[in-house]
Amino acid sequence: MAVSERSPVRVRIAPSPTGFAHLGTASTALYNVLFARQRGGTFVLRVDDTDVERNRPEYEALIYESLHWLGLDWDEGPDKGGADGPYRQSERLDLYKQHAVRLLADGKAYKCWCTREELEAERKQALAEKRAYKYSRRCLLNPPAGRSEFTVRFQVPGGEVTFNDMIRGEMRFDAELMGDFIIVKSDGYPTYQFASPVDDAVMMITHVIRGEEHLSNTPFQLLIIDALGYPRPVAFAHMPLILAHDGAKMSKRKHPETNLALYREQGYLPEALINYLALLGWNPGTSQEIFSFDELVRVFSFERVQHAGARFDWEKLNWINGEYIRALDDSELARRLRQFVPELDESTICRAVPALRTRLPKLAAAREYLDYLWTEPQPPDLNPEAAERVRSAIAALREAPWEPPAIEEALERAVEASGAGKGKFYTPIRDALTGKKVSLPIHYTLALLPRDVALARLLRATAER
RNA sequence: GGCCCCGUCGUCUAGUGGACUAGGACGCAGCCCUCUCAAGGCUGAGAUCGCGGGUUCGAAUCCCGCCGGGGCUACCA
Repeated sequence: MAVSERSPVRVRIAPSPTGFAHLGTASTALYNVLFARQRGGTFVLRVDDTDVERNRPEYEALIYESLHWLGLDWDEGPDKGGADGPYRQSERLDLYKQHAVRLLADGKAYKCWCTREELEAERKQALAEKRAYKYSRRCLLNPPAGRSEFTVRFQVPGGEVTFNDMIRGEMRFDAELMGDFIIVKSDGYPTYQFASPVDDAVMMITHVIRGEEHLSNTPFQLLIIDALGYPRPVAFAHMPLILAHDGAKMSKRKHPETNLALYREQGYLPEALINYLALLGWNPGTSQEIFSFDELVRVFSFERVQHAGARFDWEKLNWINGEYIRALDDSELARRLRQFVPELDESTICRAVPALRTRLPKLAAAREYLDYLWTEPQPPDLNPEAAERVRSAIAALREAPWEPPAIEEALERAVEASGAGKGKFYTPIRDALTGKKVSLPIHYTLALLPRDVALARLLRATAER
């Protein structure tokens, strides 16, 4: 029996705090939030921290931080509370224990005293005989005596497990092929395959939206829910995986783009990342590419979610991010730029913004355009003609009002008088000011520097050496 | 090995039997604009629709086989 279609939608994400906040977590969170907002439902954040070895509280904080940065907020969670708390699995151990005891009493689970070595041997043997491995049920049929350390295994009843996936339709799995799996580890902690379905059932989760790596875990979890007599979630949705650029699964070690903190540090706008993530795995069916969060809530649907994994592409992200940056107004762009150029005062940033806007695929790129403001470049080696042009620029600049338009006018008069082209005229100036081949337009490059500093750099470049 | 998911330009994708000389976007190339770099405008290259068989008057679209990629197969989640 399924939870009624009319019951309020409840969805959840269940990240594990075992490392930095992951891109996949953001992606899954996004689709959950979209669906919840669309249906007026509740979005739950549950922390799946049953891996005692790898969990760290600071990683949990990182998850909150990253999701908040992205503007994704939850309705219930460890930090917010809610009627179905606690929301940390490590604080729900009694609950899992009760359920395990119930399954044991009902004869739907049994204790297993096999050692890891014995199990490993079973697996190896199956492999050698080219047989699909399935636990032998030794401890159910003929348990060894005199052992104290045990796990609890679920006795798979066999048959067939079917469920509805909102993306892939009716899914069908043969439970005869599934071995009896461990639901309680020897340290007393539940396994993911047990804690997750128990919580989903008890928290009355109606739609389980998660990554495709969980597709084949679903029948295991459904078997648990059925055995416990709980209603099943109405539906599942298994989102296509985000692949690395080389087509492999993203790994934390090999692929820095898995780390959410990176996007913030590099100056990707959260709304741009959200937009990109939405498009990676879903398609609106129109040519629209830029979506606000509210638009996404309106048009998102699981019917248009891709079935195949999508490769992560920095170029496309950069483009989308650039679109968002260009759409920002002056004061907002200046505000967001602040933390990326702490060397500069407010007014300098504000004056740079109009020239910066079309040049930034990400906010951190502003540093390359502006670092000459706090770093003195090497004086260039100018040929006599270039030095002469710089001298005439100095003369023209002495009485010009120190603003981009006035500077541009003064310079253009000097260019005309010199008979040279703008290129020949401006290049040595740019070089003297920044030491680079690329900069903001020359009048901005000058105006952002205090006049005396700018003139000093130009003067120095004309000096005989 | 077993089970499951998937396979259209380099990448993300549109496409659900005829309107497909396979469309769009990113990227790439050229031109225009231009002091450099961007942005913007225009133009262009780029996909025998993984392969092989069917079905059909007609297939990227339906069926079968194969190949390739991914996931699960843990006392990780």
